[in-house]
Amino acid sequence: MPESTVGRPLRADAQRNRLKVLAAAERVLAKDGSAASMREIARQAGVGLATIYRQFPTKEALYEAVVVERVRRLLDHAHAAAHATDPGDAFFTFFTFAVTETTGEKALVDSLAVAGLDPKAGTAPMHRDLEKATGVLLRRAQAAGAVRAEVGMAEVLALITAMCLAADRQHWDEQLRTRSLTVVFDGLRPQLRP
Amino acid sequence: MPESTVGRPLRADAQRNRLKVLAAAERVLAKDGSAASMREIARQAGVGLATIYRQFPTKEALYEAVVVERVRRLLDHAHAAAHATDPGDAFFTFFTFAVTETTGEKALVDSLAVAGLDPKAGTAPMHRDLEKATGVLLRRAQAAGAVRAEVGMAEVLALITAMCLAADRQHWDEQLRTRSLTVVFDGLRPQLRP
DNA sequence: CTGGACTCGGAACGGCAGATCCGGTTCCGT
DNA sequence: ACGGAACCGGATCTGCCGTTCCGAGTCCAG
Repeated sequence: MPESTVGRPLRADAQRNRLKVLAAAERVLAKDGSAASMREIARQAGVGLATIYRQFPTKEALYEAVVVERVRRLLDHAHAAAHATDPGDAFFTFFTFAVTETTGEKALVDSLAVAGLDPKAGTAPMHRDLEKATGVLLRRAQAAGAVRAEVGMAEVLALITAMCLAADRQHWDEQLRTRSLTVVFDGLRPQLRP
Repeated sequence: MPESTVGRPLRADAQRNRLKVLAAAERVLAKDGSAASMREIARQAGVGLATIYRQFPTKEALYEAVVVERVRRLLDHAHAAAHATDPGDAFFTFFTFAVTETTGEKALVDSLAVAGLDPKAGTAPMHRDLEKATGVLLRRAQAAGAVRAEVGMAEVLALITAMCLAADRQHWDEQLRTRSLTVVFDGLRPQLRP
């Protein structure tokens, strides 16, 4: 007889519905960003409104839960890349991956864009982890001579965010993405010297 | 006795209020983007709601009027730059100018980002002019050897938009803007050859 | 199987935003 | 100066959204 609700396992149907809600929320938030409505999420999940609110106290909490999970997946790739063979490849591949994977996910891109701006956001720790992982990739690439020594973390994060924002907002196709990233990557690489 | 309202000059007070509304709308739209409310605009203009709706049939119409005027000012600078001395300078200066001038103007940046995506937007012709002007600057810079010949209009516009979006959303300071643009510009310039 | 705690779906509530309406006011040709 | 057309402000209508509430339904320990 638990005197507190913390840690108690969810009832089977509640657990099922929680997953349906998260899946629907990811779809809807991807399309509409934070303008998504709880009713639409409930409808797509085939669930009542109260069912959502039982698991997530507010719209923002649900929003955060979805984004944190999504950022975690990005983090996995960053960590995996850190073990890759060529440091230069690892860096540029992750940069490209970040842009490709976030395109079409409005809520995620927005979250990346405001990361570091809003200290009270629940996604802040997750974003700091992502920045740390990016930092590791950057320093390795610089040590290997694949990226200029004088570029800093701040510019790299700014450029990643910029590409993610534009790719999502303008629905870049693969060719435009490749060509735009090529320009940025050439700017990051050491210039050829006579 | 005018049988149509078209072309008739506005009454003096109406004209005054129109300017007050446009000025207030520019301020409010800059801060809140399309989420800005008509009430807030009316309040800041010191005017009633009906006064706005008499001149602009919908919120979108007001939004468009403000953005078109704002884009026109960008266009002026593009045309002025076209007459500048060094084609390379003209191009990179205008690129920088576009980013600097749009930062902090959410509605304007949003409009640039969706330009070319929404054919029914009233801002489309204005945006096409802006693209044409950018094209002139780009081709001159390429002819002068200041920008690689193989980069196309599409990437350049995509990169401008990307920088504008990120600079606005993340409140880039001057240093971050300079450093990020330096990377992009280096990517656009011909590589030094042995 | 069965009782009761837990969960469900959707109606209901309060608030906010775009757009409209209307009685009172201001401008301007005569 | 004056009269009516044009304009003004803000109350009002309509519709959407986040959140809460409640009667009905579902699960599971004993």
